[in-house]
Amino acid sequence: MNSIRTRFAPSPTGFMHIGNLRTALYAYLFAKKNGGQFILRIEDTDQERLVDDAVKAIYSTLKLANLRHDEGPDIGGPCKPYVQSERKDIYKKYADELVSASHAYYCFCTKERLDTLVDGTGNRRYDKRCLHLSPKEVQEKLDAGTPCVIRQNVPSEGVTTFSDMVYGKISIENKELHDNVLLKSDGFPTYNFANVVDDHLMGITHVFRGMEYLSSTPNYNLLYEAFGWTIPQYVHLPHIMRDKHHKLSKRHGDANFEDFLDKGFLPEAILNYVALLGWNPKTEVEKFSLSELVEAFDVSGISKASAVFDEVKLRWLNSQYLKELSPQRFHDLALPRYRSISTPVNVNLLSTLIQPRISALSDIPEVAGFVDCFDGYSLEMFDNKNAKSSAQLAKEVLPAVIDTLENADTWSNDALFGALEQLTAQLNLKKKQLLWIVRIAITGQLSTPGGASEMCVLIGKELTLKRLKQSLSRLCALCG
RNA sequence: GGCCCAUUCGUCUAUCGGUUAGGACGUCAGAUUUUCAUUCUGAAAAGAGGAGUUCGACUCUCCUAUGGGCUACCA
Repeated sequence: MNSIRTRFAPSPTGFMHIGNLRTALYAYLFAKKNGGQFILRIEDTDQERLVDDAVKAIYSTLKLANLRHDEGPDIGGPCKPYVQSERKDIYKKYADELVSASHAYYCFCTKERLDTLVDGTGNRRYDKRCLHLSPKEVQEKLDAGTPCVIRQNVPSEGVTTFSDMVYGKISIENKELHDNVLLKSDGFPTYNFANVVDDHLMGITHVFRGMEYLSSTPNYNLLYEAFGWTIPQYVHLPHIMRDKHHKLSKRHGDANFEDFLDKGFLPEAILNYVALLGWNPKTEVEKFSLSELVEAFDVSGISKASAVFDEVKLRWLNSQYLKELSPQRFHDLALPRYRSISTPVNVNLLSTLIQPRISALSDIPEVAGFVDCFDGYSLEMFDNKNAKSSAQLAKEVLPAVIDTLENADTWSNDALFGALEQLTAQLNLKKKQLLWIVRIAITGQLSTPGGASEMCVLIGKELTLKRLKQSLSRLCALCG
């Protein structure tokens, strides 16, 4: 059985980053496209950087994104445990094996000595001093309990070449490589070691990870070779950038998945957008469900250059998804965002009006702001050359509008629109002229989630008339 | 500093030696419309620079520039 296995191996050091999410997505897509398994492994070997609840965030993100793993800490599997801190003895065993074969060695150098190894350019390169300790000396130090690490013994000559499925063939001279620490003095492995051991033991066939690991991949291959293990296929991914110069980072606010959910983006839209950042489906289709992505995904479409995250385009995609939601589903999602509205309005109607007009749920307070906030809007809003309306015209026409609406006995959109249409004819105006004025006069907002008659229905007869009168008196005060 | 990687419209990208360099978001301009919004049509907008290779280069090679990454007992 030679099935494809990919893994997502985050370290629980904070929220789920958008870049991490994309790495998980691609690994998932590739596995599923090829009928393989997608494994979740928690890389918690840095005990100092652990963040409470970070593991919880990983689970919840994968769940919300609908990226279901086949094996992992929570659901088990044949390669358990899937948490690196629970695998310490495994790493120790393999590290010792490497030491016996001279591919690794104990190092007792102190931080102070290491600091003396800095070269002219400020870089530090270990000088292999402890490699030359005799077995007896090593044993003595070990027996004395001297703190130590295990280092990889990298050959100082030759070239290590590997082939990446995205970046192609890459060669690095061994003399550029460092004798990386494999096992830390606290007994935990470094990423540099744990990822190799675990990827092998867990049968990972394709390694998806950020391109920052490109330069250390030769170190890993040397390890695979020392063990005599099969080297996996590598799929290094370009970075997602905040702008031309900066990677998306946790430090800069809204770079993580949960923040985007809070902003009112749908998980499907985020996933769809992120999939397209650095990968192209080779068709002109841009909207993909998860299963369509599985179908369409191909490593050959992954680009080498980093991509700038564009929230404006995400908003566009999100608006597409929002429009497709059933009215009930949309209403359920929007409801929590109406909490801040104190004026009683028909929220069902509000949802109906808003659904096709917003691109993120977080737009709701702004779009519906007029419901509560009306006083003091700028009277210049009446001036609109496209609608051929003006504040002056508004002042002249509003009394008739008030009269018409006061006498409206049915307060429905059809009835009100009909009444206003009739008034338009009476006054010898264009529909647009009058309706622009009415809409501004009762909302005080340039862009509203519906036309004039719809806004009247939304806020009700009483408030409509109150606001019309209020607007009229302000206009009179202004124009004299 | 050394090493690795990258470089097409503002942004995401197509092009795998011969194209009027295509699409999408955004922008702008028109049109449609039961009022806001939608929708539709159109426009502006790109191969970092320089050498080669070639009949011909965005595409291949080299150099330079710019950007990013690595250079930790972080991942």
